[in-house]
Amino acid sequence: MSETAASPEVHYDAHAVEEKWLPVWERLDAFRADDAAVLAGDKPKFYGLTMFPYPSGDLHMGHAEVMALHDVLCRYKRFRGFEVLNPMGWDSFGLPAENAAIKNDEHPATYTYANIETQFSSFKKYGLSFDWSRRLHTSDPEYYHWTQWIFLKLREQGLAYRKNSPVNWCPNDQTVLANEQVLADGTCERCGAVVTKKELTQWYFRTTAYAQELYDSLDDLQDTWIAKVVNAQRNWIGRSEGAHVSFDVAGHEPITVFTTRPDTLVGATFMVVAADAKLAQELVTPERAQALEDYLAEVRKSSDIDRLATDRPKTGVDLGVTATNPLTGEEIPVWAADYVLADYGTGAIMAVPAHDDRDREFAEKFGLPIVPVYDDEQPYDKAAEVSRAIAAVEANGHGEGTVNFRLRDWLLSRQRYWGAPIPIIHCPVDGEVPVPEDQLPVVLPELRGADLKPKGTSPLGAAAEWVNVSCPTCGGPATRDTDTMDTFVDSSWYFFRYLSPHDGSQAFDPALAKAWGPVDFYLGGSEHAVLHLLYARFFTKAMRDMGLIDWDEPFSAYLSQGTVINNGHKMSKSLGNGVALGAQLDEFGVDAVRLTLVFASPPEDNIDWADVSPAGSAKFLQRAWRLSGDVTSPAGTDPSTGDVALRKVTHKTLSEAEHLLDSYRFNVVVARTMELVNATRKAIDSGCGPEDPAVREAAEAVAILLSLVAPYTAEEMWERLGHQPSVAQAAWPTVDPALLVEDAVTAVVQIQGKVRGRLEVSPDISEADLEAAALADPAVVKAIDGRPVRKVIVRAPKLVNIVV
RNA sequence: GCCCCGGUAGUCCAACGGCAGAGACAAUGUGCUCAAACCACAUCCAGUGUGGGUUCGAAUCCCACCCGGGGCACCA
Repeated sequence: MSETAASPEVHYDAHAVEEKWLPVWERLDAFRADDAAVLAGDKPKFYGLTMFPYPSGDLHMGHAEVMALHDVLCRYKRFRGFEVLNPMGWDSFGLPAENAAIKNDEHPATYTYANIETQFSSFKKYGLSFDWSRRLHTSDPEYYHWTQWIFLKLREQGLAYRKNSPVNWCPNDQTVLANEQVLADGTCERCGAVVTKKELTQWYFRTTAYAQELYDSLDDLQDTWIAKVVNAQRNWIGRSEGAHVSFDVAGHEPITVFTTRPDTLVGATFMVVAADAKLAQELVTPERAQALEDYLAEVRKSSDIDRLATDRPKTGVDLGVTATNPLTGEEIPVWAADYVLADYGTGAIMAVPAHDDRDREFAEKFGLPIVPVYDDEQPYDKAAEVSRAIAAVEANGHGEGTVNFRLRDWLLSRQRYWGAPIPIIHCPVDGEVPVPEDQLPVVLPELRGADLKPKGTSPLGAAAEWVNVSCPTCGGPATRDTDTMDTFVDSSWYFFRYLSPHDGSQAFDPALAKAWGPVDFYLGGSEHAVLHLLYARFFTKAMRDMGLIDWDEPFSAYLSQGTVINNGHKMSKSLGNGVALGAQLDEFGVDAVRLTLVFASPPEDNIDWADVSPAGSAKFLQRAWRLSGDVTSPAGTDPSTGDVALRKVTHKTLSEAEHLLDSYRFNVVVARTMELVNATRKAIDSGCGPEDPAVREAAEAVAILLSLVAPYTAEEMWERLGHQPSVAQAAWPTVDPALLVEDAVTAVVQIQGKVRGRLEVSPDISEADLEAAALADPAVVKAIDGRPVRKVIVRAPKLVNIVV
């Protein structure tokens, strides 16, 4: 567009304007959050948070979208008198840096911090209202010091522990994964490799201790979190009510099962235990042991992918033992099968083939009895029967009502280098010994390139000098834990660290946490719907119970923005359909790109770059900017004598904008601003003329509204309107309620709900007057056509509906 | 299979239960131009996925179904 060498009256140069204002903003430092004001309670606080980026290369379209949207709200809240905390940092531990380091024979920090600097300068140019004084990087020892400290605190509470268990193993990344990091199709969420199982001793966070509360408090978030995320969390936690029922077995401990249908207990004609559970081995008779072993071998051959197919034929093997149905007293056979999962419930079920499709299929295949408990055709009060059944098993000591969760504990160990070391020392005498707090942080040893190659055990193990230490308790030879923490640990508490990011003596200042917390608005990607958000919620609840904070949930409101796609497809290197942010910024300027992203759709919807027009956005910004050059009245002109029609548009626009911003409908705010620009243009060219005070008022309102989305253009307008920078520090215009009242409104006259006439009436017309006017209207009289009027509904001053 | 969210002009999207259209993209036309682009102005375009129901009145509320997106899933 630079080739259009138009006169300065008609165009401004977006890039020149960017160069012009950046240093001015730098100097004004207008976005620093004032702790003192919030601690003193002088101003209401607003803690706005955007998910911080992983430093892989430069910023991309997705970052541009989320940051632009979030900036609208933060800037608006500042205008409305809130003390705003809007921090940014980097989630800078993680695999891409490590893989790059291996490839280029360097240290992961080299890649990481170079990318951070690149992204930092892009952020600056993008004109966001961040408080950069709070910038943090999770890979800094000053940060992971406190990640380690929190780990130790959680361990003290029994919320971090080590156990041996079959775990998810990614053969590509050569590390274990949490349940949340394995996709529904059994692949690694990071690299796409098929995840396998491995038996390992690993560290876990006891997320299950909070399963009930994590589930219950979703009710409180229902209205302020985007619905799909609440739904995803509910499903992930997977609460189900039912009962534990125990079945006696001769010569063995009773088998306990979990069931949601205790009412069907009398129809339980056999039991099934997970073939790969220890229980199967314990129960099997010597005669059947070989059969079980053969079956197990068969099961292990089939991959996890196969096991996910729900339409596979049922397989299983009789274990040769029987158990006693606690209600009927009947002896029923116990089988092992792979359709029962070892790690859900108790790893064993009571099979009720009459009322469960899977059990029926199994019974039909192996000729087991099928005994109906009730008739499907007849009415059946399930809830009452469930309660009765629970009472019955409780009475005879064979069970109790219980709640079961799908949620597992969070596996946090990782066999990789670029993460926070687990601050534990293993001593042959004293066992697990926490690193004393005054010796934190446990800093990563210097490793680079080939030393980091994944080999199935932690790279840290190769740093002999680092690993071998004396036991803090007995002083004898001991070794450090060589695993690092899942990077999701780092991001589970970063919003606390922003409160006092430079505090060397504590993770965060509790007084500031009380003053600023919780986060009032959180914006991020829906890919974190379960992972990050669930973990952060868990950390928050655990920290509350340790007395560190006094709130229950970290994020009062949560919204996830859509994805920027191209031509109906996700942007990707392999499809070659990526839209480079840098190129768009070069071509259209920062403001036009930001405006395009905000205007395209509601924040949570996807944006197809093929559907939007950054050129159109640039055009609009030029039109808006031109208004500021046309205003001829001096700054400070009293608008009250201005053209009333235009004043009404201005005040109505502002009033609606406030309402829309409060409900995150940023795209509509832009549309309303466009309307105001159009109305002002018309007023200048063919209305009250450029010298009218209402024109100045309108142009200033445009500048202020625009500053939420297009800060450079708005700043330029503000200056041309004769004001000192920065428009971000201007006062939000006060809406005059008198100007929101219409002089005359159009009342619609409907007959049978169909519009048949219109009347210009006063807004405070009485219902009786309006009805009379409607019935007297010639068009209405004609439409009624002499039919008797049965009923008249009047909604003054807008509508009359006549029923004939 | 269970659970969430959505379906309005060619496209993206607006519309406290009350005139279906705010804003934009695209298209078309006119002006500007030698011409095109740019720019300016104007025009065009749907009866709201389908079928019922509630109501004086439904895009909006309720029920069923269809389609699209998402979550969970041999979860007992």
